[in-house]
Amino acid sequence: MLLWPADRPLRSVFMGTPPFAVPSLRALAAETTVAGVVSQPDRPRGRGLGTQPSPVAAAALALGIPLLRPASVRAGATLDAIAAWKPDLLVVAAYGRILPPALLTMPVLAPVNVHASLLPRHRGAAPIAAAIRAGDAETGITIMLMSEGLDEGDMLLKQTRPIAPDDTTESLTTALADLGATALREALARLRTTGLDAEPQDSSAATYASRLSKDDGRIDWTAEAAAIERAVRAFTPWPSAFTTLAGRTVKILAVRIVDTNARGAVPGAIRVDGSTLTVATGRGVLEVVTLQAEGKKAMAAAAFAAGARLGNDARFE
RNA sequence: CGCGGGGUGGAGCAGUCCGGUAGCUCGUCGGGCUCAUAACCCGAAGGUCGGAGGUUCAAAUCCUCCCCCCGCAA
Repeated sequence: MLLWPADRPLRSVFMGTPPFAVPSLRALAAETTVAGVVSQPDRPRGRGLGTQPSPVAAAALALGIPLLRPASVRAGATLDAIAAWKPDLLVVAAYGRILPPALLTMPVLAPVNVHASLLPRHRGAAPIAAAIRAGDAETGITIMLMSEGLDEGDMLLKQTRPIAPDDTTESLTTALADLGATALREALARLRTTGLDAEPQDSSAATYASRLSKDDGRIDWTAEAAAIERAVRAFTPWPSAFTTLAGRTVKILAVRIVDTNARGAVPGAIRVDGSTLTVATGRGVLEVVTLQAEGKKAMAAAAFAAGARLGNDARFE
């Protein structure tokens, strides 16, 4: 049972990096005294060169909270600096690094994680995309205690969110970022009233969602249409599902299943019929709704077909 | 100064290297065919070729500068 006296101030330290973590930081700042924020170092991004602060770093600066952007969270100097904030509670949301034991034992009360899946399902770095790709009917947020194992700690609170047929990692990430903040507030409130029970995870039911890479986005046209359709949504907006046409990269941004069983056609074979562009898969047929060619903006597949001068034997590789 | 592609009627493209009639697919409008149609046939409208200079008898096309969009990489 985790409990903190209602009349005793709660000092927290927050660690996070991407947009997903920002609402949680705000929630934490509203419920506790955030002594400091730790985020990943500014990285070069965008065309040209410019480095930019992470969304969490930017939010911390805007809130006027002390900010640390260490290259390593294992370095002694980093640990000392965080320890100097004397945290009662450590809250982590998509920080992006495995945290050392010395950090997990630092807070007086506990190290807590805001994880974007219903644990023990989809432990790891890309739980939202994994849930879509797996075709799960629902996902959610788990507020959990951090242990040395990857997302293996005891669970404190869960909130669910159904996955809609048209949900993408983008739309779900936005929704779960808010749900994460809501769940965190709920957990903090209970922490100071009824207390929170820690429920162990059933590790036999665990699945792992490894970090996505650029290459994961390449479409395997020999797969089933339904699986490809889920992958397209899972990889939106990053890394984007893509394929090649005559050697050139084409991002496939949105597809629709028009047949779940058809076989026989060469996987990847393109057919333009009126204003629809369909592609054969290992099993079933997909209509491409939106795509994007190199150096071009995203466009409707019909527009692409009108100007692409596709031959009868055109096919995505 | 990280690498690269692109801005041409409403949409998507060709034409630019080798200056000299604005092209293609789709859409729109009118007409025809048809039980009907996103199909097919005939016809029409619609463009300062991103912007500003320059070279030239002549610039979408060559030169200079600027604006905007996007891919890679993170």
